[in-house]
Amino acid sequence: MMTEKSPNPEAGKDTFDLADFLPFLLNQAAEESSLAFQNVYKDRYGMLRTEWRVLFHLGMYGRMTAKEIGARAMMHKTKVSRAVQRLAERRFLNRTRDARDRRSEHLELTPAGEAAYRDLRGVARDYDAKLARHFTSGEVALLRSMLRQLAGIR
Amino acid sequence: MMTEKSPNPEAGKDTFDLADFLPFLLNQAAEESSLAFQNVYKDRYGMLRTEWRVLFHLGMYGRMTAKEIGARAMMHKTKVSRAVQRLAERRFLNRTRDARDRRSEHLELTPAGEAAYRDLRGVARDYDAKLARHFTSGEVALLRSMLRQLAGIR
DNA sequence: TATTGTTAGTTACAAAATCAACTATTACGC
DNA sequence: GCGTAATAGTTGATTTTGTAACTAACAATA
Repeated sequence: MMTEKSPNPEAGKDTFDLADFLPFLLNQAAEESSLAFQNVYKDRYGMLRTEWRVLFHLGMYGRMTAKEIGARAMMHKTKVSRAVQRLAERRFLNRTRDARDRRSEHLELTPAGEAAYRDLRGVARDYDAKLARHFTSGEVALLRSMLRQLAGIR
Repeated sequence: MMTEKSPNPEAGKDTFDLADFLPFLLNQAAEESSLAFQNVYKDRYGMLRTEWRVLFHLGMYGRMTAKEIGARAMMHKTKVSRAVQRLAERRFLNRTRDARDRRSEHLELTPAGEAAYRDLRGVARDYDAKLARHFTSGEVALLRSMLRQLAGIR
């Protein structure tokens, strides 16, 4: 009996392994490493992933439009629109139409939204520190820089 | 006018930035860096993410059960079940019941499945190399190792 | 060998994401 | 100004996922 399956020898001298494939690995790491954080915003505020993202963008960078959030978070406008709707229903944010261009509206957190944001930001900070603790600070800095590059952020 | 928005000063000495938050960054990097690959398996074979994952597991590691795939890819059994169904409908894999334990079934690629796998593996290899080309080989090795750790893989 | 529990995999129903079509508003070209 | 194109955001139809309940088969044990 084999102790562990290894890549199919049929591949010949080719050493490509799915477990090393960056898109696969990135997805696994992303999913696993955000599970526990996901439970916090879900259990505490009934939020979805898109919703805490919008909340964080508004809390962190201040008043902005749905379009701006979409561009920054690389979220499709439909996703942003529905997340904003749900956050507005629960009074986490206010929407005000731009006077000069009445198509777009400015989004801003309510006090309740601010409170939720501050709470979750604290959780996120601790969570991030906990993840980073597995590595040296140089490693983490390199990781962040590489991820930013991979994401095409600036 | 501001040239670029920066984290809200209200945060005080706190320098936590959403754009550095690992779960966020990992998700962005994962999504963006797999977009082009996603288009290939989608356009060429009409496959979803779960489906190419199953295909790759079978192509790379050979005949195994749905449960094994789920464990390796950290996919819920429902997801695996449906991906297997679709792959079976399109004749990319065969399912045979285990004689000793008739609950489980062994999955195996058909010749068509093997062909699709080999094609996509080639695409994946090139794709991975293209991503890695932005960094030194030492950086990439460290990245993979860190991602594996973050994903909880071994 | 009944009883109870566990496991592999499927299915049903609800929640969410995707894609395209739509409304309302502004911008452009003439 | 008038017609056309472009933009911000919403809505609806379809697809995909997630959660939980389900079936079928095996295991343990009294």
